[in-house]
Amino acid sequence: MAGVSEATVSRVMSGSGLVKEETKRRVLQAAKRLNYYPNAIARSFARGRSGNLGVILPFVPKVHLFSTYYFSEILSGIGKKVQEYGYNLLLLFRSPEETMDFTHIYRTQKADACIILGARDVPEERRALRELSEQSLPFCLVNQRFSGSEFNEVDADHVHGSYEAVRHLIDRGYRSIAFLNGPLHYSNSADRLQGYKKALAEAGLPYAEELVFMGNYSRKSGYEASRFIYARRNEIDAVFAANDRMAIGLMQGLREYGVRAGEHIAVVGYDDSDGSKITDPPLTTVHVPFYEMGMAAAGIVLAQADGEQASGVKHVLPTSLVVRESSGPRINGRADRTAAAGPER
Amino acid sequence: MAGVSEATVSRVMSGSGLVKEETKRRVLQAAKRLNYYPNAIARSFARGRSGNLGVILPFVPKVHLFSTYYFSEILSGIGKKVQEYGYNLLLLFRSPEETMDFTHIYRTQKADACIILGARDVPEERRALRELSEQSLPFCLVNQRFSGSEFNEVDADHVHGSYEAVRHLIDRGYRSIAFLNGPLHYSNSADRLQGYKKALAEAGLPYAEELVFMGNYSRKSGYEASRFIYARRNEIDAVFAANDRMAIGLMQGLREYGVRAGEHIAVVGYDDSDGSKITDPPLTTVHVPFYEMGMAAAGIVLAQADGEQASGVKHVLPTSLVVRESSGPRINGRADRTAAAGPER
DNA sequence: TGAGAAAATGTACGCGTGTACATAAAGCGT
DNA sequence: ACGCTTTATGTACACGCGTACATTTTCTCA
Repeated sequence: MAGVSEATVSRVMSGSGLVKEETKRRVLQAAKRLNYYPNAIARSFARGRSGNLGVILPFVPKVHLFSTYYFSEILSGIGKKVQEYGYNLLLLFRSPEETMDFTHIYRTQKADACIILGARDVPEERRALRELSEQSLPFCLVNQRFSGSEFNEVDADHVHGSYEAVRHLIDRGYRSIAFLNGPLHYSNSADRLQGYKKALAEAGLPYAEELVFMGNYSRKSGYEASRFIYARRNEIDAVFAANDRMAIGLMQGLREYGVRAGEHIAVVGYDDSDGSKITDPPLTTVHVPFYEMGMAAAGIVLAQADGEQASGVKHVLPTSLVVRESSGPRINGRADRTAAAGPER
Repeated sequence: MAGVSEATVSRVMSGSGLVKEETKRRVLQAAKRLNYYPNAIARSFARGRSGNLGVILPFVPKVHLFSTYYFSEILSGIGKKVQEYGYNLLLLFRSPEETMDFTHIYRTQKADACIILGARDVPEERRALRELSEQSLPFCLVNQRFSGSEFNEVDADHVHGSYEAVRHLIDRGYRSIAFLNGPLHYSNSADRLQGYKKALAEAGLPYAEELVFMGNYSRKSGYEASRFIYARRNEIDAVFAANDRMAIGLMQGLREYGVRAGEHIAVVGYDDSDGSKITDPPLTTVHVPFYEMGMAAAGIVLAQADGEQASGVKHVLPTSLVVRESSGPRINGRADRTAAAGPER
């Protein structure tokens, strides 16, 4: 070496240990002249840590995953935090056939910590997660909770978000509020249902199962729901959809029947996605801090990977109602049934 | 070992070399019993390759990156291909202050190949890329070309896409077509301008610089452009926007002046993003196969990383016009100026 | 059945760090 | 100036795999 050592170089490059200021300078200078860069792989190898944060993405057939607003936002948040911590972000795609073996990722040491997106509360998934948990490998779930578990979880307050959304409709005078929900193996969906019921109960309105429709969070499923909702147009004066995409599909479907959201019927969505700002009318929705949730999850899990903290952290971030025009004007007393039915065809 | 060897295990696990079928079985069985997993880091170390494909993301201040439709789609395509090749996907975020040193990524061996998104044709970036190129490190640009370079590039035929879009407007009878473009350091923008000019020339229409407006591909910039376009409403009967986001912002802005796209003025966007399907009226736009572009780029670069192919590959994928309603009905002869002006305020 | 080729397995070492430990240098108090 | 503590540096080895080469086993064919 141009300098005078070997292990000292390591100390200089990794910033560990004590090194005299002058030696440090000499080493760095030599490194520059030799165009030397420490090899990241060898570093990982010696340290026994990859320096990667893995993000496990769900398998969603036929859908280009990142186009889903919430994944994109969460991932951006994770990316931000990962940079702060000096980790790298490894994207791990879950395949449909692949057995649900998360431990594999840690065993092979590809990632020191993981964030799991789009998890569902089904037995096999619970089992796989519990296995991870028992080996105290740092991981965190985002936007999904497993009741009774000790998993790290970052979620938003969807019960309150939904409550506010439905409450908003009630405040505007709507009395017969349908609910377009998603699959119940997402805690998300269960939470929204709970918020919906709570708002109804508080207002002394009956909960009617016929007014709860089931979609799958896709725009298409919202579009398809419009048929059933239109069929019950005499009983329904407002719809709360569990996400924006379904709300948008619903509005499009209803429009084809001549029913205009915000005018003949009130519609509220959920997520405050980009799409909600560009529909006509703009969608009243619930803002969810996905970006912040991603940051929080990454923060938790990276802190644990660095051995800074115990596990079982549960964060619930606040949501907030965003009132736009799809929820219509304030109306007095009972909603106008004639209007809700839309123009005659 | 439960079996009888050591290097043989390596041969079994890595699938290299000849191993008798029975031995293989014994080894795998022992591995299962011992709960053994080969260490990915050590493998990378020994092989001298990380097994990662790096995707370099541009720094976009104040924007949550993944929400941009085209990044998301490209990334999904890359993800697909990466799975096929058995690589991992490493996300690399470019910081604003950071010097444009791509070689660093290869030197440190974090990735065996890279895909660079959102590159711009500015001197420093060209220099950094040329440096990469000279060291024959496999990388590929997506949706951006550098004229006269030997870089791998995957792009879509934006000249033709724009040509078709403008041609469509001309075919519908519009004669005074404004163009809302983005920054010219994106080859994207230059291509669109070229296609725009070509279509005008072919129809014998004059190219007027006053009808070319400059945005930055954000919805906001489209919204802001509406002011200027409205000001020239007497000369303009149609607008071709260089992407959907600007087109959407523009439509929203015009709407506030009472000018409705597809009715008082024709609007065509570009990208065929999710948003284009949910606006009212739905946006006529140009479909770009971003997903396929991502796949193609990953294919090229991974093949090169595996030493299968020479560099300098240039792919141009086809685009296609998607006619919806924002480009209005077919009109005869000169567009109706009164209508284009919108209702009186 | 035996020689030679082909297949299967074992041996030994390197890959480039980090780090425990040993050692040398520097500082400090009397 | 001497012993002691503190700081700085050198030495040696491990980390877990891949692989070139040596060696053994199996197969082929006369």
